[in-house]
Amino acid sequence: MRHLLIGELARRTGIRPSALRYYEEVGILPLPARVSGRRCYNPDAIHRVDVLRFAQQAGFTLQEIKTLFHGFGVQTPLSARWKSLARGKLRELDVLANRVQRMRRALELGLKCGCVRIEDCSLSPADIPETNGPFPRSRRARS
Amino acid sequence: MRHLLIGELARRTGIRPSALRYYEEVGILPLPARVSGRRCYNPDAIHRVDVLRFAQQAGFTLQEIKTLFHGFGVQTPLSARWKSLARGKLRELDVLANRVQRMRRALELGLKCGCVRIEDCSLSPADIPETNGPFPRSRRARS
DNA sequence: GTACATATTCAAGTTAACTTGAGGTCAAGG
DNA sequence: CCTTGACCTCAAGTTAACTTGAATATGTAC
Repeated sequence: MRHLLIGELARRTGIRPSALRYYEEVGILPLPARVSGRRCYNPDAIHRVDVLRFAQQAGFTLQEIKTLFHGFGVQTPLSARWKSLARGKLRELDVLANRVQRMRRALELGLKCGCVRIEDCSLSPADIPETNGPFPRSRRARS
Repeated sequence: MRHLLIGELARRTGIRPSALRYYEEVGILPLPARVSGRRCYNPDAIHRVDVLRFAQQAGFTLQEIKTLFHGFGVQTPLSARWKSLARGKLRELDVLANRVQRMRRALELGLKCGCVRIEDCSLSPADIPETNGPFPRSRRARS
């Protein structure tokens, strides 16, 4: 199997053609060869898309992934770029995990304590985490 | 300090007036008293907004928060409806916590990968976590 | 009384990450 | 030759959670 058409790449990666075209449009995937107008992908493309999705699932935005793929200047190895971004993401994940725990406690408390109005809610301002910057958005899993 | 104008509430909570009006518009915050057209908030409003933001930081959508808040206000203390919702949210939080753990593992795995070019990346598709529903969305931190 | 900050409403714009739809091309199969 | 299916482009739509802007009103300070 020498080349893949977009449909084949979509099947192999689980990513819809429209999304693949979109990744190309925003400059994350390189322009593939064309044969009579159709995109003709090298098999490497599968791996590239896999890595892209991996990063996305780990909470990176497409902009971050773009930076990861070809930002930071040419000579910096991918691993260095990845590490810098990944460490930041790990910190963000810790913040999120913390929020989740706090919310759990609050909900459990709410189930127990029986406050009837929100004003009586036992959450104290001290329980409320600071706004610690953005968290990645992602679409629903494909239908 | 008896009442707060919207700007004061904004200052106290860190939430911009436009967002506060929005919350009111979608029915999360109750309509405050008006004095010559201006919103005149009870100091309780600060706590209400704090709780709202707390829930939001933990990954609740505004729609869910609306339901939760109205659950708090229902005549019957801790209505069955509220309990059911809260338990559902607890389960969702568990799922989210789980996902965060998987993302952590994925990131740590990625940190170990020493690839220089994407083509050399040793990440395999098996390392890629499954898509298990949406990731919590939140707006960028206010400018 | 005039300037100024702050308030009001309403409509339209923003962002991310795509999807959907209209309208058209192209090679292969019957 | 005609249909079918996969492909193409480009524009517009989707969703959540707001923001921004325009036009207008109001209370306070000087």
